[in-house]
Amino acid sequence: MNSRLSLIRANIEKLIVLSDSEFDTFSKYLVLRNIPKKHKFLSAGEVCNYTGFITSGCLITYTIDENGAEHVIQFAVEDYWIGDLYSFITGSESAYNIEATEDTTVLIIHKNDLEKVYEQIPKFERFFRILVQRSYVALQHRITLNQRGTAQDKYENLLQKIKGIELRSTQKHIASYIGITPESLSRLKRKLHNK
Amino acid sequence: MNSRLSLIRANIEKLIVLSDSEFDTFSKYLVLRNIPKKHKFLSAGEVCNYTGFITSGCLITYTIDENGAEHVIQFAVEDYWIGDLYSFITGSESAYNIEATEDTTVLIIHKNDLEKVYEQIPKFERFFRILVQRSYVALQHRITLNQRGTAQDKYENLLQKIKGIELRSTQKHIASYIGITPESLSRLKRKLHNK
DNA sequence: CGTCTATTTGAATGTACTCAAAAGCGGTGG
DNA sequence: CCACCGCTTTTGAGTACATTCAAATAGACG
Repeated sequence: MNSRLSLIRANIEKLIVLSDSEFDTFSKYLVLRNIPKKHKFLSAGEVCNYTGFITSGCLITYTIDENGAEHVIQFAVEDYWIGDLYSFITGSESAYNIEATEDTTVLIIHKNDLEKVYEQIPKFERFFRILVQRSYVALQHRITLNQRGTAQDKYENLLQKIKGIELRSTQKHIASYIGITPESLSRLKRKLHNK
Repeated sequence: MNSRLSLIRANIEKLIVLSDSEFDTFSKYLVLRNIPKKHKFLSAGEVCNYTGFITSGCLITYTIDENGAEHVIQFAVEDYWIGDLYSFITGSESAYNIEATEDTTVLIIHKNDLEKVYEQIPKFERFFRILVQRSYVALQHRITLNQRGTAQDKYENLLQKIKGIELRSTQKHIASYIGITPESLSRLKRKLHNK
């Protein structure tokens, strides 16, 4: 547990400075949750009343469309924050599933508890505000990339962002994320390998 | 001016309820700005210290990539809020240009003044928070659509979202928005017309 | 070991791209 | 007001990239 706490503390201290006692106050609200491979952290239809910080493992966020096809929206590994922001903020049911692609451990904090943290340590407001902005900007960048980049661009971009993700998730999920079929990704990989 | 004010009031009152005096307090901070066709509301490199509400006209948000190519991120017409949220919140230089595709009028409110509004009428915090969330969710939806939808899907989706946009913007911009070449869009339109 | 799923490979098809050229349209200056 | 210029849109031809459908192979898991 100690190494998990130092991981999350280091993550937070990239943006705000914390005293030991402030961090203790915060960390008392954290709950450890294990998600075995192929199990869900969040299911579509549930309300996401918590935010999570991944201390180990890998999660994918995906939706299922009207034809039953999965669309992977995001990959997240250790040192990432995870959840459905919209559901979290509005209290509405989530449209997303968040599922482990390998055994994963997450530190979660419930919405009520986060409110208490805000009251006790206002600079956490700043931390989470910046977190939200960053996800917004990340989305904007992704839209720009998706607009004109080739499948190869998107694949290389993903590998660069999350090193080793090819080994931690299935090809099917990665193909879905970059918006091509698994067959095309298979061919793309062969092409890259032959260079 | 009166019709502009009733437009913005109606827009705000979709989310929060305002008394006349509250609305007056708010509206005193609004500044009217005219943007002639092809002129910019915001240029890349500037800090976006204001948020705007379009009362008439049409604006596009776009970036210019390292090869000099334009990428249209968003269309906005009357009754839309516009700006670069990231630049607005962080005070950093914007990466985006926002330009009028026809003569446009915008009511803007400066960041400082918005802070004053928050102090005087706290429920405006709620209004702008929801606005931000909605743009976030809109982006997520667009990513999902872009992932697997064909160019035709994306085109029809845009037309449905902003009726008549084909007549108010160039084909080049629309093609850029949906991520295809102007030539391809020309062919797509012919195909749709022949049905 | 057997079953189920993921991945690879092939062949034919489709969609969008590039490059090139013609036609259309809008704004400017004479 | 018209002629011209520049930019947008259309159209054509050939090409590249990704898709679909089908089948074979490889891997994971009980």
